[in-house]
Amino acid sequence: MKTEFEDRCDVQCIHEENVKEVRANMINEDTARALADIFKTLGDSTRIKLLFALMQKELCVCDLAAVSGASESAVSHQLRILRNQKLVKYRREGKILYYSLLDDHVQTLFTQGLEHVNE
Amino acid sequence: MKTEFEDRCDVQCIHEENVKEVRANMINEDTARALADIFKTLGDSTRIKLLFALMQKELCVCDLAAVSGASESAVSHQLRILRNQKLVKYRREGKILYYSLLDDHVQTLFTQGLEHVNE
DNA sequence: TAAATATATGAACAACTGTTCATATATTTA
DNA sequence: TAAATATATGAACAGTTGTTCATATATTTA
Repeated sequence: MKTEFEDRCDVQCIHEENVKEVRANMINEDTARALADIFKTLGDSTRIKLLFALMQKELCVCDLAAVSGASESAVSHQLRILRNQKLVKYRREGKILYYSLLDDHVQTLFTQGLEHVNE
Repeated sequence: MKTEFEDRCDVQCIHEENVKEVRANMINEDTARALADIFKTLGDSTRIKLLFALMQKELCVCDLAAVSGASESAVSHQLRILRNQKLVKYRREGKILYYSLLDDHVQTLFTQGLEHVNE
């Protein structure tokens, strides 16, 4: 039951100037997604704990499981996500993999995040 | 088929000193969850776009839908999440609600996040 | 006060996420 | 080289999330 005016914009509350202006400086789709992906990665309490622990010193998977309270398998899965997001790196020493933070962005983000939490 | 030593810790790779030390300075469960919740809130590209738009100026729901490309209903749902996390506030003017950022933590977090993205 | 407008909200549903369990891989040790 | 150890990975499953669609609410206008 299509009407003749189907394609007419039915929104009336738009402030055209504002929309035009904001649109011109809008974040692009890919950047928005990339930014969302980082935050998504930080948006899990297990991963928060792993990163927080690694802020103190490098740790092996076993140690990370012990301090975070998660199973070694769960930790391993989460470490892969952190690796993919370039948040952690590791070095091997025999059978043991020692994980550490890849850079200090995490620390800065945590500090800012905590500032919001404790507003 | 329970063994007599079932409760014995079967993990052998733990570095006790490290674990003890890191545990002593560990983030607590509630804080970890609260921190994860903020990041989780920032971990969606629609919400990223909404916040990014609001970094420029206050906007009504219609405008936010226009600049973000999401439906008004979707925007409204997302704004509720942002409100609950105390990231945005609004003022009413007649039928129209104007949303704006509640404080500047978002801007700082975005800047840091983007720095990581463009590492 | 009825209609129109701007926004909010609940239900439903598909897509995604985190954990567990079983198994695989890599390294060392016996 | 076989067994043990440390970690990784895939499948499965429950829980969560974001959107849509229908409907409700609040405000203004006729």
